[in-house]
Amino acid sequence: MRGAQGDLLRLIAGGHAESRAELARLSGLAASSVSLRVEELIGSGLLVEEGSVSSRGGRRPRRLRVSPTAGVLAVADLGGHHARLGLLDLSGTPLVVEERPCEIALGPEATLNWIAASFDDLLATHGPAGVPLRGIAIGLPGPVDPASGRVVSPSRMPGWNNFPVAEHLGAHYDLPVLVENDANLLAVGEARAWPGCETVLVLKAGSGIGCGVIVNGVLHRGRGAAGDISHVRVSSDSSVTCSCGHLDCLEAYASGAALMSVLAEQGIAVGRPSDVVALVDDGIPEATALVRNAGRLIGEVLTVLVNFINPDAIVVGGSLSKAEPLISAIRAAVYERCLPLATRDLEIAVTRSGPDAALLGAGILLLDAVLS
Amino acid sequence: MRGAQGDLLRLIAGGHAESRAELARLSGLAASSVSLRVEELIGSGLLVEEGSVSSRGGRRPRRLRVSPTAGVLAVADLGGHHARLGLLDLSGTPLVVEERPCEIALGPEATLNWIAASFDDLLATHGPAGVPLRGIAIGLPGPVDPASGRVVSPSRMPGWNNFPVAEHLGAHYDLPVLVENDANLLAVGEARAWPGCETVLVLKAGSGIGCGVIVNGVLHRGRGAAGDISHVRVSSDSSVTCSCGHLDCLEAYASGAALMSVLAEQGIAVGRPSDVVALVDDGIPEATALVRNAGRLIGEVLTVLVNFINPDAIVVGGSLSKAEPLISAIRAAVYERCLPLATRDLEIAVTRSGPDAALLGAGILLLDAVLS
DNA sequence: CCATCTTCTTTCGAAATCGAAGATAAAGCG
DNA sequence: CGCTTTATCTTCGATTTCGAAAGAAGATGG
Repeated sequence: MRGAQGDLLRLIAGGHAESRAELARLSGLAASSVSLRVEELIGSGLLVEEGSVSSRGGRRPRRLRVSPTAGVLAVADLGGHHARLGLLDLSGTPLVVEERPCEIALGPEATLNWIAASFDDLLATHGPAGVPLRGIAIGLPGPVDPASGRVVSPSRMPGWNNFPVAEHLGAHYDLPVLVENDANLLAVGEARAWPGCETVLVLKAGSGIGCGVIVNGVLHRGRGAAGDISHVRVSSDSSVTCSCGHLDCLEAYASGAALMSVLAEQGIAVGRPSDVVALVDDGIPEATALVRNAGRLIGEVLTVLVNFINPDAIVVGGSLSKAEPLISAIRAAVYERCLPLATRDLEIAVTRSGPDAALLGAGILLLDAVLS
Repeated sequence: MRGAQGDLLRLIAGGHAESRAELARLSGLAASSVSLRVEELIGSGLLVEEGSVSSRGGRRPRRLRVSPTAGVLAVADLGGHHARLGLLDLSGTPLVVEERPCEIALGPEATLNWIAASFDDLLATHGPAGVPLRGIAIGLPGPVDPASGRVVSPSRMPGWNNFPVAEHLGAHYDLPVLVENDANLLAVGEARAWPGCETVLVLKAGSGIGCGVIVNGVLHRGRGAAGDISHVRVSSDSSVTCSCGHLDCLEAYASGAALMSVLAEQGIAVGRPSDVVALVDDGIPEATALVRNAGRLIGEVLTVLVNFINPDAIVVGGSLSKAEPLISAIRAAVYERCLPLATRDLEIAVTRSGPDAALLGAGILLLDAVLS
């Protein structure tokens, strides 16, 4: 999908525009050119006209949508012990989403082959007949080199280091394959739910701590590890050695895994980070204190970043985000310590876009790859 | 200067391109279109052809430059007790640069009127005859709201809070006026000297601590305070209250002002941050220890930012940057603590572009305003 | 219900841009 | 030195894009 046509399709698919007039405003093209290109896109079956948008005082715009028969995207978000898999249409709307158990520690080949099989399964059962698969995207809980599509020195993915994930999947499908860090996908998906916010930090507080960074509306990847805050040193009375070899990393105190291990030491057995949230909801004081302390530590780290990057919003996602004391403690730390100029219009809130945000983000990024 | 012509002129003036072929590559326009536009720009006196660039194996490109008679830019960089003032041609090349004493504490009106008078003076003595003044840019040692051109809650500029700087200067000249934080100007100027580095942190270590952030080649302003690291809390045995009211801010330990006041307590009187550097060069152990400690503290803060934003380079400028122990201590802290992925190709170095970097940065930003 | 306003969309000649092919100029090499 | 290679720059017809104006469709308001 070359040039101007691809741009227009992206604007529609991405939800930024839904009429010719909006396309003209957003793309910078003349209205007449937009009309021409849209006719062609409709002619080639990629766009459809479907009803109309409500009027803004004049003639009602005709609603444009990506054709449901134009293609599907297969997306997955891998965690340590489970995976969310989904099919999206080219507008990023989920056709089906499933969560299945999946041990990432089984290594890249087994995991990726299982994913490919699961995609085939989903396509067979839920894929609309005759609609072609157009791309694959996968989110992984570790740093990904965006250029090569390889995982680079992940701390919680044994056997994956330097494995050519994109290449391996590309052998299954002759299609665009996108491999990205899970927090980055979450950030892209979540940012869509915060219109007007150009610079956003999206925290993923699950069994690990991840963070995706949107600067001026685009995902900032850096060298593949941008947004990593899990190994920032925090001040603490005691002293813990992190899996990375350094002392007192944030992750060693405030990640879901760290909370669970402290609770286990106190004789409270929990299996997953969401169990910690349940304990907090049940008013178990040990859990609440732990979570609040985690929030404080995270908040102190965010303090530095807020002064530094001046985000418009900090969005907290991941399974721990449902624990109210976590957010309050983060808010308290940031608002107490940051510059007034930086916090004046800063929103700190939990995820708006639900459990599928990362899959939606995968769709958004993948669409760019598919339509280029 | 509208549309495509402005883009081409910017590419030449900004030093990104110096031949038609390069313009075609960078602008995305067809070579033929570039030729046409360049002819027009030469015709209107804004560009000149001047010799040729060395060959890359084929026909030698003809070097294009911005005409020296197209206009001049007046730029200034204000410190606490002095100002650097300069005139640049539209390509950003300095025609004259002077440093003059100037007390910023005299307040905005007096200071700005003095600046305007100084510009008039420079123009009269060094401005080429018949070449029009095209724009004004000023760097100030405090946060600037980019939208309004006002200073916002500056900690070291008494009387300036919320003063409409751009507006006040605009009354003197009916020209584009640009007001920006001094560290941001330094960052823009310095980034030009680091080709290939898309994301750069530029630290200004003088009597205060400032930091400009270039993300993907563009200055990141945030809400006007982006890059502020001076009020990050550092871990310390003792406890110092910063002028901002919080405890243990980086600025209270590692800024030139802080170092000077500690030295004064030890009976070593110094007047300016560069005197501290002189003491270090003379091997005075108290000064060296202080500077090394400052570097360590700064480095620990940078640690967080390096993991977070994955810069390609950290450039240290400001008068303290000439103290070798400062850089070594910063390097040690960052390389010791950051993720290998983030430090693998990270350069940490002192400024390459000399004392006029901020003025050059002012020229670069101002050019965009003038040519749009 | 009709005139008027607003907004969206299309029409059509004018202008800008492209791209392929050719002209120009220099480097590399036998 | 002359041939080949490489890169820059120009010419010119084909294509795309623009912009103003008109047409279409609904909102607004007497």
